[in-house]
Amino acid sequence: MSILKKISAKLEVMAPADRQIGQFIVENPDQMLRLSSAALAAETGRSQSSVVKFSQKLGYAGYQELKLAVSEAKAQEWQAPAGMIHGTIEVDDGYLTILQKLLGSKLQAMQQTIAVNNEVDIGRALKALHEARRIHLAGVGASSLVARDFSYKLMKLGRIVLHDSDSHVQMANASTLGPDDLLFALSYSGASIETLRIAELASQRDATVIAVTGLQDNPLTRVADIRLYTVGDEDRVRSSAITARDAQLMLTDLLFILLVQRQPDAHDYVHNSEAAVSALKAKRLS
Amino acid sequence: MSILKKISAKLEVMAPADRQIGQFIVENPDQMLRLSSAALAAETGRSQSSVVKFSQKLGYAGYQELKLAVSEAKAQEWQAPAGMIHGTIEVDDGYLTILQKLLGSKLQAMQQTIAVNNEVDIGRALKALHEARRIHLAGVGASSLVARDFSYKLMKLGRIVLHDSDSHVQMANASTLGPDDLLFALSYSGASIETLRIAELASQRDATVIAVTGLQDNPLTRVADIRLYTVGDEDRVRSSAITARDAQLMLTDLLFILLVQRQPDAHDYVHNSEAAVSALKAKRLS
DNA sequence: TGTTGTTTGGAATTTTTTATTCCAACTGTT
DNA sequence: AACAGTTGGAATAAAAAATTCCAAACAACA
Repeated sequence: MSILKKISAKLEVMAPADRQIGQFIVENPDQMLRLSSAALAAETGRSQSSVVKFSQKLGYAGYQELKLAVSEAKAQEWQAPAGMIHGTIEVDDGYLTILQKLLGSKLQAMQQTIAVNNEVDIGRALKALHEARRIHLAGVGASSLVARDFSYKLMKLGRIVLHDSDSHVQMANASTLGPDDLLFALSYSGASIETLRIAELASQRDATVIAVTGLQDNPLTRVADIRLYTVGDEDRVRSSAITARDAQLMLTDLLFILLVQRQPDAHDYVHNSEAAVSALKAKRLS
Repeated sequence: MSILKKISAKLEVMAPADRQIGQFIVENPDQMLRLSSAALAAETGRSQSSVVKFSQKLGYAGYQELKLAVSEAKAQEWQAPAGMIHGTIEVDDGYLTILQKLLGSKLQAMQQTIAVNNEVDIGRALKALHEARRIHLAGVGASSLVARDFSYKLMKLGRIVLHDSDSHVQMANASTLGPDDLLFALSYSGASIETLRIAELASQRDATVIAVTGLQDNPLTRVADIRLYTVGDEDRVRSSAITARDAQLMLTDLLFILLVQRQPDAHDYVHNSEAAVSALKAKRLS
């Protein structure tokens, strides 16, 4: 436990002088780090020796050591935001609590998504993406945005990629798929009827189908050749599918990075792509 | 830049004594934190005064301040855990290393984005989003996807929102903005000419302008009434702007959640919206 | 090769900060 | 009231940090 929390917890059972000093430190740890023991004493209206004794009662050799501990605790606090409060965001949560919960939920979604996909399946997906003649991305709603993001990245690698936000167009495109082609279907529920139909069509036409869905049993996985999973918040109404999207992005980003790795000339492609966009900006600005 | 890196960089152009002291600090920052100036002098075979002077040459008031800076730097470093693991992904990294680096980069981008935006500015943005008659979202390329994601969410809250991925359409729409309207402009570089022009137009027409850009000085912030910042990886070619996008999403997600909080009937809106989509699915499936 | 100005870095000193000691005041107990 | 045990500040000792001062090393130049 962080020293700041430890102090907070003990605050009530402390003697008046210690409580006052402790309270100041808990409330203004940043300031405390810049104060000498005498200055801190003045700030709290106590004596310098009391400050030193306070430090020693907490188990440190002296004030300096306490400072070091506080500094470390402040760092730590950021790192694993306060117990990484996951849990639903409530109406009366303060700003900081919301921040922590949001970050915690996102992190958890990403970590769990990593955890549920084993390296073997990722590898198979990678191989399929790498060898496909043409890659078609399917997804509606929020999943469509992830699909588009992924398509931009794949294009940067020089791959032939297709995605349209209109599911009818997606369907029309899917009808042109062949055995050497790949359908990458994204749906958190795995039950979006448009995406499902497109996947079925692609499967009939012998294209390889990769499905990225949530863990629950769903029709889309049954059509797929390769199954990848995303883990998001259950309470999708409240979180408004934020974590589901983050999980999907985590997975597609991971696939992209791994693809870059196994494609020797990837860096050139990406670089050229960025350069082209930059050139566009420069030209227009002049 | 972290003080440790700053020292490393200057190491060659330093005088012998300073170099020796600097080197020790860079190599053993942990140990240095527990050493007094005299002890550090002994450790490096130099004089105590040289240690103090070294600190001052770096711009600190004295050794104590340098210590504090080093402690902070170490904290920062540790935030992207131990070599974490942030750092560029290399060609010969293993699967696990890549996972860690990717997750680390994402986490860091989100944390830093939280850190650079103070609650006051967020509050102002929130108020503007809350009171605006109409909200227009501007952004091209990857930022357009974030804008669209945000627009979907705002729509769920019953707000009047406009976004089109075509920048010409965005411009046309912006020309209809008035004093009660809001332009929310996203651009990581802050220099995308299309987004900039749209923001200028909106500003001329007296609409409130919120700019979400990277930290570097850029033209877009100069047009904006409210400035929010995102922190992403510097090496955008390699990471392919993954973290920049994550940072933008972190910010928009946060704004969304906070909006939900201050809008009493938000939950109903969101619920109805989700229900409508579900109904659509169910009907089609039957 | 001397002269001069500058930089470097340590010894000595002063100042500040930290840690310890000691004692008075208070608290609760018998 | 007497006692033991806390509590907390004043005074002091010890340690650490910062400044001053000066000598050696170095560089530029006549």
